[in-house]
Amino acid sequence: MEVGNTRSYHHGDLRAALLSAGYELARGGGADAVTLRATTRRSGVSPAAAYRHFASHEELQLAVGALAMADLARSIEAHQTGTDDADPAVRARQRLIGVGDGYIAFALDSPGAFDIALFGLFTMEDAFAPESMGDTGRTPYQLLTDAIADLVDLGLLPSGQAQSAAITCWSTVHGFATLATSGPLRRHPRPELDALGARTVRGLVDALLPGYQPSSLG
Amino acid sequence: MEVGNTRSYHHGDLRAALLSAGYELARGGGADAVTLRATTRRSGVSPAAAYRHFASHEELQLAVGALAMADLARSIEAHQTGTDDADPAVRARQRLIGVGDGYIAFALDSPGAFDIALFGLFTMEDAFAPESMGDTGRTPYQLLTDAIADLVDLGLLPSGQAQSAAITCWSTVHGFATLATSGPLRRHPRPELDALGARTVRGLVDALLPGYQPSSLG
DNA sequence: CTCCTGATGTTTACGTTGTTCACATTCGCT
DNA sequence: AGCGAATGTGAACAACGTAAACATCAGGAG
Repeated sequence: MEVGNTRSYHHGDLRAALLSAGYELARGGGADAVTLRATTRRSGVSPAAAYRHFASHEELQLAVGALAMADLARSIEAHQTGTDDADPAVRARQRLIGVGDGYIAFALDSPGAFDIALFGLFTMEDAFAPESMGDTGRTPYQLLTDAIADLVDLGLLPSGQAQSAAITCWSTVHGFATLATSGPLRRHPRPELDALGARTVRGLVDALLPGYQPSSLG
Repeated sequence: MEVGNTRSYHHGDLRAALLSAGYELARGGGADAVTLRATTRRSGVSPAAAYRHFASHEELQLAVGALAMADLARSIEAHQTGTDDADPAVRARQRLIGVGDGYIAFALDSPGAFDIALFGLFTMEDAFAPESMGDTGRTPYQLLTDAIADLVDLGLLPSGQAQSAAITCWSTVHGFATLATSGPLRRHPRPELDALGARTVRGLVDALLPGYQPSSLG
């Protein structure tokens, strides 16, 4: 089988082509732009062909969303680099901040991809899906829980608060990304959103780790 | 003109009927259920009739969303009652907590209405729309900024932090409601979500008002 | 090498959706 | 009383998701 042969009756690797085409469409117009017909059209194939690889339109969207989720993981990883401080507590704190910064930066940079990544909102199992792992082999949710686990190991956070801390962090960052991307803040200038996001993330982390490099929350 | 006369050629008050039918549909299946055809069908009218009252399908959905937003305001107001402590600082703090509790309770009680209330996500102008006001004549956003303004007046919060504090509060509560309603937490049992939400709200408020009745954040 | 089977893509069709346009009906003002 | 504006109808169109019957091709069995 010759991969990428578009001349033959059979495509070669239509599933990958549909995912790629769907991701391009999502970047442009979010999850709603990932229409089954538009995706097959862009892949040079008839609409019904998609049903050989995806059970429904929704499954195609979810698969494209998993790709976007992997890019979200990569954005977080990129914002976690350079945390080479000597103090492990500082490093752990910076890694948690990197999760928030990377999450918000991805939403602001690629609102369409962010939209489909959180489309339909995945279940708890999807939070560990291999397709959604970044370059370090971890999903965005795992990167968050890893950072919090480090804080617990260092004694900076009571272990009993790990789960609810993860939910609070995720809620705050996700809420901000939503408001800034498709909410009332969507018309605000980008630099202002960056500053607001950075302050929100740092305020949240300060609140989680009381007495540690406190800065104002707000 | 006889209002509510469904026998005659003209409906009487079709706009209100469409909004009511649309709201019922939204309660059942969120914004996606508020189809133009389903809404007109339920109102006993042809699809094109809707275009005499709404410029497009999206405008109908936004108008229904404004109704839902007013109910959200009423939920917040209900959670703010009973804040009759003698200490004005305690009252102000409880009013802010009421915003978060009412927001989350509405999302959990009426996920469909919550979905369309935040549908398409309205602009900053919509945050002050009269159609979205509750019984006290204030929109949900105004109830939030009112509570924060009270805290500033009492000297519990620096005035320079009012705007970003509002954004942080909204982000956290909205993010939690989203995750709990249509996100990975959607299958969690209701009492657990209530407890998580209450802890998230109180942790957030504690972080905003440091040193005031602190409880654990997480 | 041939043939057959299963995988994969096409064609056609159906029902649904939002939207428009020409037309019908009715309200309210002169 | 009658006319114009407001409001509802009907038919039509394009786009959508989906299904069924059919066509084509890859790869293994004989």
